[in-house]
Order: sequence, then C-alpha cells, then structure tokens
Amino acid sequence: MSVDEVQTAPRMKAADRRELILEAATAVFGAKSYVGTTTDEVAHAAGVSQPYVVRLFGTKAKLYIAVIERAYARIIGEFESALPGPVEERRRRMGAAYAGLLAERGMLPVIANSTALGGDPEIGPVARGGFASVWRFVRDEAGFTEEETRDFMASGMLINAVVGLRLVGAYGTEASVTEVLDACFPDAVNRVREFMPAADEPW
Amino acid sequence: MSVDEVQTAPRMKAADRRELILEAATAVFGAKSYVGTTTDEVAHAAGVSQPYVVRLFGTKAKLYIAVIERAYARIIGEFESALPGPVEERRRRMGAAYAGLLAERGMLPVIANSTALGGDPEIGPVARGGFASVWRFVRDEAGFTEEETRDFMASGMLINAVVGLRLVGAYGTEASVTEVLDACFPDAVNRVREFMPAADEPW
DNA sequence: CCAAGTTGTTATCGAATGATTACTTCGGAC
DNA sequence: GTCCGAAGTAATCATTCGATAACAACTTGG
Repeated sequence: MSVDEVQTAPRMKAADRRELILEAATAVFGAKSYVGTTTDEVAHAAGVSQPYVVRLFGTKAKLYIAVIERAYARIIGEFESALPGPVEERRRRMGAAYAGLLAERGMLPVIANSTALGGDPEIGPVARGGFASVWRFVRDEAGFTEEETRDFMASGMLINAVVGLRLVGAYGTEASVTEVLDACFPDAVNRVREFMPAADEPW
Repeated sequence: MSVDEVQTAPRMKAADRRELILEAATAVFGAKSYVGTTTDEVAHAAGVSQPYVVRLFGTKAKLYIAVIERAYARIIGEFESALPGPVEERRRRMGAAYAGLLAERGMLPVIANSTALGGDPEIGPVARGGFASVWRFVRDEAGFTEEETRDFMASGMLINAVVGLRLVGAYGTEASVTEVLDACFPDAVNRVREFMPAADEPW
C-alpha cells in the first residue's frame, strides 16, 4: 500500500449503491432536468463511474423513473406521518411536510419537472401515476373534499414553480417577488430561505 | 421552370420569418422542453434550414428567450382583453382566457417549463421576470387581493401540470384522474379535451 | 485457500447536436 | 438592365453523450 489513496469506490452492496445513486441522481436531475442531465454527472455526484450507473439501472430513462417513483413515495410517506392529530390542523401540517421536503436536494424539482414529461412514452405513465397517487391520498386518506384537494395540489404546484424559478434568492429585491413568497409560505418564509439556493447556484 | 417545386423557402422579410419561426419554436419547445429540442427540429417545423434559425437568433438560448418573452406577452395580452366587464366575473373570464391559450400549440407548456429554468444564468432572469410580470398584472391591473392572486396563480400552475402530464388523454379511465380534470376546468372539460393531445402524441 | 459471483473501472464507439463557413439566389433601387 | 444587399442553403466541424465491451479487484461460501 503506497501513499496514494484508493481510486476506486469502496465496495458496497449493490442495493446500497443503488440507493446512494438515486439520492445523487435526485439532486442532479432536480437541478438540471431530465434531458439536461448526463449520466456522467450523476455518476460523478454519486462517486462512481458513468458506465456503472448505466449498468445498475439499464438506461437513463429507467434511472429517472426510479428517481420519480422514489420521490413520490417519499412525499406520500411524509404526508402519512402528518396525518395524526386534529383534523383542522391537517392541511397546515401536510403543507409544512411538503415544504420540508425542500431540505432534500432535488426532491421538489424532480416532482415539478416530472409533470412536464407526460408526453414521453416511458416516463409519462409513471409521472401520471405518481401525481394521481398523491391526489388519491389527499382525497381519500387525508379526507379532503374535492375543492380542498384541488386547492392543496394547486398550492403545491405554485411552490414547485417558485422553487424552480429560484425566486427565493430574489426575496426583498422587488415588491411583487416578496409578495409571491409571503403568499406561498405564509408562516415559513425565513425557514424556507435557508433551504433554498440562490438564483444561479447549481444547487 | 420544370415540374419540380421550389425546394427553398419562399422569400420573406426577416421580421416575418422571425415571427413564423417563433411560432414553430413555441410548439416544439413546448412539446419537448428546452434541452430536449434541437434547433434542427425547430427549423423543420418552420420550413427553413437549421443554420438559418441559428443565424436569425444567434443562439439556441436566445431563441428560447424570445419564445418565453413572446409567450408571457401573449398571456398578459389575453388577460387585458378579459378585464372589461363586471368585476365579479373577472376571475372566471381570466381563467377562461388562460385555458383558451391551450389552443395555441406549446404556449402553456413553454410557460410551465420556463418555471423550471430559474437556475440557468441566461434564461433564469427572463423566466423570473415573466412570472413576476403576470403576478403584478393580476394584482395591480386586475385588482385581485393578495390571496386571490395566489389562488389564481396556483390554479394556473395546476393547469400547467395537468397539461404537461397529458392527463386529459386519460379522462374517464380512472376516478381520480377524471376528478382532477373536473376540478381544474369546472365548466370547460369537454372544450379543453378537444384542444389537448393524447398521452403519447408529440403534440 | 480458492473458485466463482459481485462490484467496479478504463477504453472506446456511434449517433446527435449547436455552430461556423462558404456559397447561391432573389428582389428592388436607380 | 444591372448591381448590391438581403434571404437562404449545403457542407462540415468539434463536442458531447449514452451505451457497450473487456477487464480488474474484492469477498465469500465450502
């Protein structure tokens, strides 16, 4: 053993490596969108070589599908743990749970971007399925009315847009921008601002 | 003059050609996103050669920026013409105006996708500016309250998601999907369904 | 201890894409 | 008519990217 460090990634069970790559891929896909991301960037972020990423997931599209499915599962998981407690607080708690996912890199952007990929023959069905599953959860498990569900989902989409636009970085620079953020995160603007990247940070 | 037709595009003033390309580019960018679209596809859709598209706009990014700016201007134009009339009908008329833009290929998807590009150093500022200008218009010109503005914009983002997901093609196939659409287009589901592409149509 | 499956890498390929260059053709002013 | 700027194309280049192939090193059951 010489002074130079190992150049190869430390051995790991494939299942763990998969999860590690999924986490990295979520961040990169979230920052640069599906088409804008190269498998090499994902590999680099995960600390492995590009061909290994391809081999573990078969294809870039399949990797992205795994990322989306994981993200939607994560969302529903968060919503589930926000359910218990007084019904009248449910909406606020679930909204906070969604905003809390901002702390996990790429989670919200991946969800947001997936809603633009309905036209892709492979990814479209998965994206539609994920969105529908969230709607169903909010409606059936959380027991929202149809109108409450629509408003809740619409708020989520607005948050996605605000995040994607990197509006948080512009908080305070212009009246309308500040107002958008105050309207989106009624009682959590400052906490959210800590999570969020500046305008041209790669995130 | 022999039997074969002209292979070259008919001569046109550069300004007109620009507008024609912008219209085609809106459709293509809307269908395949910014990174997913090639300048060659835009050129084909516009009936000109690929180098000419590049020469007229300088760069793919600049072309896309022109597309975004045109789309936001179009939206605000539609909202303006929906303003006159009884105040209590304003919200419904403006909502209908937005849904009506579905008839123009790529218009809504381009807007939706632009909200994901805030991180791009060139495109980000334009996307933020467009979004903020719409918010300002709704708030100041249309005179909505802050809460009304938030709800209105959120509804728009939900519509964007539903369009991007190609959920309309799945209307009637599943209870939750049908409900999503009914909730998004309270009194216009059938009219909207005519506009919208099927799940894996290129649009 | 060693054989075999698992984990991972380096090298490389073919296709696609944005951009540049150099050339051709139209149309209108004089 | 003719000349010159504007409109447009074909050919081509340098990169980039996803995927494949071939190979190397670890680890584990018997």
